[in-house]
Amino acid sequence: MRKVSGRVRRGKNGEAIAESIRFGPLEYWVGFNLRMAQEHAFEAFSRRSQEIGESPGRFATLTLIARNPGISQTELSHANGRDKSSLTPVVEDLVRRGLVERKRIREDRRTYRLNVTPAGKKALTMLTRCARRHERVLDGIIGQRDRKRFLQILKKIAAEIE
Amino acid sequence: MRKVSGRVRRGKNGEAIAESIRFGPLEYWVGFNLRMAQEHAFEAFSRRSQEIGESPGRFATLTLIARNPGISQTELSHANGRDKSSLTPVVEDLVRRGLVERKRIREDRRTYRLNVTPAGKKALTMLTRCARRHERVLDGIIGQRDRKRFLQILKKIAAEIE
DNA sequence: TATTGTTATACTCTATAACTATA
DNA sequence: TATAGTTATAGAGTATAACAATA
Repeated sequence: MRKVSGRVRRGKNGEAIAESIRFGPLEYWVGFNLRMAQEHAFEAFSRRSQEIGESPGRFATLTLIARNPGISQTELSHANGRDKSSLTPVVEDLVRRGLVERKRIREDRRTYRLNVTPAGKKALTMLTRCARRHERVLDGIIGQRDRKRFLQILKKIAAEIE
Repeated sequence: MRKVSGRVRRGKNGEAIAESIRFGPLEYWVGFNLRMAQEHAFEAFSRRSQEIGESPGRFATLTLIARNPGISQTELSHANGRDKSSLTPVVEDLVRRGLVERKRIREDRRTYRLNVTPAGKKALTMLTRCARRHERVLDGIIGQRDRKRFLQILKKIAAEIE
């Protein structure tokens, strides 16, 4: 288990934060540190995916469509915990860029079926490569020994809180 | 160590998500699960603090000012990793509501010194109570045995990534 | 009546760049 | 020239409510 320094703090652009700043109880509260960890990790993944002209949000959306061919927009919005109205511009953008296609279905003409196009698959492949590099960095920080348990706890928090 | 079910997924409003939705690689990626955990935990804390008319962001800001009396706005913005311009409306709001006071200093009349007022201390006390309740819930989910290690890893991610 | 997806609208949080007043 | 803080502005991401088409 690698030693955690806990002394040098870094802002999101990597600049050192004056050591004299006291964080008080924020220091040892899970909620605050969960937020900091997520923000920094998200920022890092954002940078990576921007290099290939995508965003973390698009990645999750594309993956969900690819893994659930024919999923409807309402199902999709539930799957990533957003309101269906928030999804409209996202799907619109993916369709406009030719990464996703929408088909009306016969049985229920209110509903669309979403599918990833070949171009979408290509974009997803590149995004997945990005994500794998990102994961390798995270794995290096977490350590092989603790990774599984860490992941379990994250899932548990999302599933059980409130 | 409590068993992690990992089967039932819940959206942010606690509704069950159709088990048939496949999450593919998102399922076992730390980045995605970190985001989900943070979103759910943040949401829960938001609800708690809204009950007393505050927000998670105000909480961090107030704590930092209280723990670093006389801190400047620029130092404060570095401490929580935001641009100083993002802080202006936040500090303005805290001052307007009488929770924080600003004083020009003699040595450098460009700079303000920020301090928490008695009313601010009262608000902070209530917010801290909120946060403690929230932490207890998180502790219950994480388990006493893993808590320390989990916290170390979160700190390590924030400090070391990119 | 209920549901799918869209629209209109607004809110929160954030950043960049240009500005002011000081240094 | 450089720094502290403000302003103007914009963008991303989100939500609520009302709506049209369909069930």
